[in-house]
Amino acid sequence: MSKPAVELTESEWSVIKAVWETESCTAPAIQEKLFKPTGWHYSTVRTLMDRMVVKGVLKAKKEGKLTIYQSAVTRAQAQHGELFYALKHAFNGALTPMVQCLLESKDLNAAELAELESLIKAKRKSAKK
Amino acid sequence: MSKPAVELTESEWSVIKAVWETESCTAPAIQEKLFKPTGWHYSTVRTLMDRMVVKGVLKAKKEGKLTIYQSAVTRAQAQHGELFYALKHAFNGALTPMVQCLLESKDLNAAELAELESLIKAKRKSAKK
DNA sequence: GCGCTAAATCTACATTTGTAAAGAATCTGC
DNA sequence: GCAGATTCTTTACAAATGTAGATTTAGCGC
Repeated sequence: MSKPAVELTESEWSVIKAVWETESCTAPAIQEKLFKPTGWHYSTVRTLMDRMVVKGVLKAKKEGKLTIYQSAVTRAQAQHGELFYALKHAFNGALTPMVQCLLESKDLNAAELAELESLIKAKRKSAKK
Repeated sequence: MSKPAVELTESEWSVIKAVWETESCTAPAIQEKLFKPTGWHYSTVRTLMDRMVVKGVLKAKKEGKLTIYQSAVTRAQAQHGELFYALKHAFNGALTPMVQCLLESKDLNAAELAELESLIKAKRKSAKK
């Protein structure tokens, strides 16, 4: 049952993020949104989106002449896919080294560290039984 | 100065992990190592490795008729590349949501949670000037 | 020196990804 | 009903990736 892990390319990430923000949108709308950061033309965006429909990460329905797109995966699903891809390939599934890598590379301030700690505390509480 | 982030494909991950484990090795050695899990033939592995040399993630030197390969990036560098790719694309660089995703998806037991906590504690200590 | 074998080189080809132009269809306001 | 604007459709093409067969070469043991 576990839906087949979501895997997105860099370009697809750009597109799906724009879709999530607009949700139920047309390709021209997404193109316009992405033009500033990417410079992509309509056909580029459209091609990406249609391929994403085939992959099952977007849904499309026809409404008259317009094609309306929606995301078919949630942000959480996509995030999970990306993160667990890294966890699996780079860290062989081991959490501790991954967190270590995070702590070493990002220069976190006390407040951020405290926040992480409290996330874990909360989790312990809820896990407890 | 920041060396251009290391980015590896899934196949390349397989190869470089094998190289790290053998370090200073020939393509046939890597092929043999990978044959069990992947079924890849010599030319496949060889092609991958040569492309990785071009990309700068492996180094090759000729020794008589043999080509000896070595990694050109450390495991830590590659891990960092993969993890920060995910952090950047899936989480827009925000650490907290990433850690939340981790905590929610992996079913961690108390010991594991405690370990994460102590990692953070250690970090706080060392960060504290 | 010759054949065997391990390794290397060269070439190839399908698929996926990134990017888009050109042309066709449709709506919209006059 | 037509011009212009908008959107869609079709087609294309280069680079990257995944995979490997065929051929050549070099070294090793006799």
